[in-house]
Amino acid sequence: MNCPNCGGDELHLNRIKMVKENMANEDDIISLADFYKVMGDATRIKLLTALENGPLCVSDLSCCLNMTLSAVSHQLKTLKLAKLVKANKDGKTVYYELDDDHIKKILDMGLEHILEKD
Amino acid sequence: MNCPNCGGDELHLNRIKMVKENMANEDDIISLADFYKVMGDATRIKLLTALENGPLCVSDLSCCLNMTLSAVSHQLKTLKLAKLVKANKDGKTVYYELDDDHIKKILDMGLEHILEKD
DNA sequence: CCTATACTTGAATGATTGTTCAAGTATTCT
DNA sequence: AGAATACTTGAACAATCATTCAAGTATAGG
Repeated sequence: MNCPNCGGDELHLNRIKMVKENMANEDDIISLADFYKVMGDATRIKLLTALENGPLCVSDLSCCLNMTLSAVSHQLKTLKLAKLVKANKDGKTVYYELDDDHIKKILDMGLEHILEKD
Repeated sequence: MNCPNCGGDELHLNRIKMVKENMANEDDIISLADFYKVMGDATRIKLLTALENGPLCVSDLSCCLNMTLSAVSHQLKTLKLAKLVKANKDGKTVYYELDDDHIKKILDMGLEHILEKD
């Protein structure tokens, strides 16, 4: 029996079969891709790194990033939905902070990687 | 002197100043965002995880992922440009593999994160 | 040289996404 | 109750992106 795609032999087929069997399930792959997708925007990276030093309110974030309140609020919503940040309301003011230490770690590792390459 | 954005006091202004000064430079932020952007697609995650076990040719990848050769080739190009995979030509066949162990580590850490949340 | 194989590439298309703008809610203060 | 502050939200628009389709290379074998 040969590979219907490239005509490879039995050993070759076993390799393909192994890869297919070991592949993570579709839902996990989509979750993982969605997680990285949220990290894959310069504005959101800026927001996350700004929050590395502790909580900030929306106005301060928009001030730090030189962006409109609306744009910042939209992106914070995206980050919150993806559980990268969490919000804390105090009167009229909403303070955002990183959801957990994991996020900081992942940010730092990514930065290490891109500085190492190139 | 008060914050022009939200009218905060001196201490508050210092905090904003600190965040602005500690912010990574624009180029690094864009590189980091671009790196995550490349990871932020289910097809590319599948390709990367398929390659975790070792090199595979384009036909085999398209077979493993049930995708057209063209679609796979386009995404491999994206991955190669971002230095997540590298190619190795042997006759007519091109074998792709992960660029380095770092990629596998980042993939695994991301998966760990999304499995932990939810 | 000619055919077949194993890709690669460019244009086209439909879908997704980031920002803006204008309006909305929630909370505080007088 | 009315005005001001601190956001949030929905629609709209331009830009980006993943896949397909129809070509185009590059290499091997007869």
